[in-house]
Amino acid sequence: MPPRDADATRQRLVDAATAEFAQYGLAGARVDRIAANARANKAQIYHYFGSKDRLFDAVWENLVTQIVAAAPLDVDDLPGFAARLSDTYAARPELIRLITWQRLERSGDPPHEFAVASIQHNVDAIAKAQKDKVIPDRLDAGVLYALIIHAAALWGMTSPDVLAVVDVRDPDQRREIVRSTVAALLT
Amino acid sequence: MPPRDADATRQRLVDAATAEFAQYGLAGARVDRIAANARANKAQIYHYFGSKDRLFDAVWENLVTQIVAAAPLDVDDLPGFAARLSDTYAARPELIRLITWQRLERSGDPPHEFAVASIQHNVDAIAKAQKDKVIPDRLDAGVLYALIIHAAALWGMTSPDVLAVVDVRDPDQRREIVRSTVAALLT
DNA sequence: GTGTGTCAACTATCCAGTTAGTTGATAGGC
DNA sequence: GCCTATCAACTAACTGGATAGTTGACACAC
Repeated sequence: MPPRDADATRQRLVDAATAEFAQYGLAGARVDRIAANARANKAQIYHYFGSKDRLFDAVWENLVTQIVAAAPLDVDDLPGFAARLSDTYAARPELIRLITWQRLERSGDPPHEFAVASIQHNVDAIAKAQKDKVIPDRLDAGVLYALIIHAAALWGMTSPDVLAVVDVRDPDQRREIVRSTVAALLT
Repeated sequence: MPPRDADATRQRLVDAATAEFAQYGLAGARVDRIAANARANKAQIYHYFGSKDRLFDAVWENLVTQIVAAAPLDVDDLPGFAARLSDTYAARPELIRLITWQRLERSGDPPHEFAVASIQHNVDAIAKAQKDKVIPDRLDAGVLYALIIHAAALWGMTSPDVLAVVDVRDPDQRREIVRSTVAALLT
């Protein structure tokens, strides 16, 4: 048994909660399962986080930070940016699931300040690149950004029924499709 | 009070369940609420459908049929097809929510036969149009179809945080973005 | 021994699913 | 036309198990 360490316990709880929420969502998640998988006790969850909802908040906070850090925008290579973001999603499928659960089960939440700031920053960077003629300005910068983000999430959001017919499994091929899609948007 | 009518009651239950599942998902939905909103009794749900899960099946069955019928593929105007599908989603936001819940909460389900057949049919039509040089064949037919479907769902799947920055609310503008995105894929 | 981290056991509530019984339509006998 | 048997549609009240959240006691570090 490792020695007592509040930070480590807290972290194990967040990790276990991330997995649980990604799989079952907020309503479907079970607090007992999270505690068990974190090798902790249910009372710890209430001690550290206060409620199931606030535990989800902590998971979400953690997630937003990670996603923003994972794929920094590169205005000189937007197809490459989309490809890298797509790779991140492919490597960690729980990211897209959590983003989706959050949208469905927390639709009333106010926008996440840090996320909005990061998005605004990226949109501004694209607008500037358009002004400098590095990128075509046919599309509004914000719309272009939304389309790029959306394209990067393609494989994580495509219906299994479509995948049953299309069946593109090779990660390189998937990445290439995302890249060339974004490239097509920039012509 | 309307006379007793099994079919009508069944339909009211499916309608109420559709709204409930769209809002709260499978785990979050409450059988009592569905019964109340359908002006029916909970026991009728179990009489007609057997379980909460099988009620969801009925809703899903109904939904698949509607979506397939709502926007028939037109290989001569794929941007228009995407725009029309996008309009359908805009007019009925519960469609995308249900599709999303289904993907998250029923990821283990076998592919829906009718949906797969419809997708296969559409992909075949695109492949044929490519062979006839009506559409460029740079992209595999299935991949192209997946991209078109994905583009049509853009506004229903874009994060509220992104929308807080981008803020494209006008339906005509939204439709036009979807249309031109698909057009760009076909160059 | 004092305070923080940990835990088993408890409680109150919620909720899917059941049951036993009622109501309303209808058809056949007279 | 009216009574009544039958069945399907419907309902209120109940049950048992699951589940979020609580409590009070114990253990280890200092």
